[in-house]
Amino acid sequence: MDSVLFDFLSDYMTLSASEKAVLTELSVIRAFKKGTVLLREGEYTDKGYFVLKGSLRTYFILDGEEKTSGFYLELDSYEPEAKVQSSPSKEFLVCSEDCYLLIANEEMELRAFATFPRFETLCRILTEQALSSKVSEFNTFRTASPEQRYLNLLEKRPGLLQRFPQHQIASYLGMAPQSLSRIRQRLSEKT
Amino acid sequence: MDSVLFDFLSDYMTLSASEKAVLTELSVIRAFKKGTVLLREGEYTDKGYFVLKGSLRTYFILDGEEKTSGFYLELDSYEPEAKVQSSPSKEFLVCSEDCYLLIANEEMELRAFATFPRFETLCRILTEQALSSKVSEFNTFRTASPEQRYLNLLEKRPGLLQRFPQHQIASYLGMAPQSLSRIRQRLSEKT
DNA sequence: TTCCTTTGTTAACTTTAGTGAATGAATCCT
DNA sequence: AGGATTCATTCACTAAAGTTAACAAAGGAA
Repeated sequence: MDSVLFDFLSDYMTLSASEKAVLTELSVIRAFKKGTVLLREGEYTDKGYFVLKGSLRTYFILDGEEKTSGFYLELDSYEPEAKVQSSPSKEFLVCSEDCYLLIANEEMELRAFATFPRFETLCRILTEQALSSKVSEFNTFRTASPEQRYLNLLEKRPGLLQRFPQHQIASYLGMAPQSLSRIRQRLSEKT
Repeated sequence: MDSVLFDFLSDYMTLSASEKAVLTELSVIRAFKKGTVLLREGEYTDKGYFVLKGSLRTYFILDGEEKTSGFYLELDSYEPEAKVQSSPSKEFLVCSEDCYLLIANEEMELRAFATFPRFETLCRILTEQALSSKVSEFNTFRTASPEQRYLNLLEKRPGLLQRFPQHQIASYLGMAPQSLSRIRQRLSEKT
């Protein structure tokens, strides 16, 4: 399962055997069943996640409704706001499918950075890229109609619709499930 | 003008005199007039900006319309997607007011990191926090109505309405200027 | 000052999403 | 298998934003 991580990192840097050894020693890989709740609203955490296999979903409760805020698939990482800000979590994190996850906490990260300094540079760069992508994604979302948002999602993250129920997709797109259903009908009529 | 940066950084770490000297030596501070275009669509850049005084705005052109994608005020930093991804810029960056900006390019950053290693850790942490804030902001935006988005902006970034014309705010909120005007009227009638 | 551009408002009309309810299908849970 | 829940669709109705257009006020430039 380790090889998934190394394959991913090989796009960014070539790791020596000893560097791989550091990561293998420090990394914790665990399996979780679909439906497992990894983080609840109000809880604190110092753990970050990297998806090796399966998928995660985040959501929060607003006016009694579940609002899906994110989907995390293979090679995605999820750093809870609760970890970064040392604050109680505003959202839930759950396994949408059976998962293999790499889990790291603050202490493990610091030890990895200390014994393998290039790793901190890598994490900095990956985070910069993630921020830049998120800003770009936000810009696209802001300027699109609900219909266009659905089309963008189909284009940018195909497969999401195969792996998650439609009402969660609708929620993630900021619309009611009935609206997404209507949009899909409208699009299919246009042919 | 340097002191603005040091005051900002003092919230995160205590800098030694020699560390301050490194930053002072490497940092480039420049003044720009309101209206100056710092980056154009299609251009490449390796420069990042930190606002010491004044304000920046980013926008892109969609269907011939100017879409405002961001406002950057004092103590905000702006890393162009073009820099992070080494790709042609999708947006314009302009000075909305007379500015003092701290400018850094890749080479200066690497020299700062090399002579002042804690600085890279600081940048990593600031970027992690910025990403986490952006995700949270996006979640709020996604689940809010246009009216609520305006109220959120008033609450989270008061002052924006004083410093930027309303049609730019409307664009930033993903709505037509007429809609924002109508929303403001509706809200004032409710009193 | 005068002219022109930018900005903000208002109004009429159109389009689209939200809401609540009903229905059928699929899924899950013993 | 049976019953309950979840999920997706459809419909009628409501509310709100988009669109187009006209106009007035404010700000800049010559």
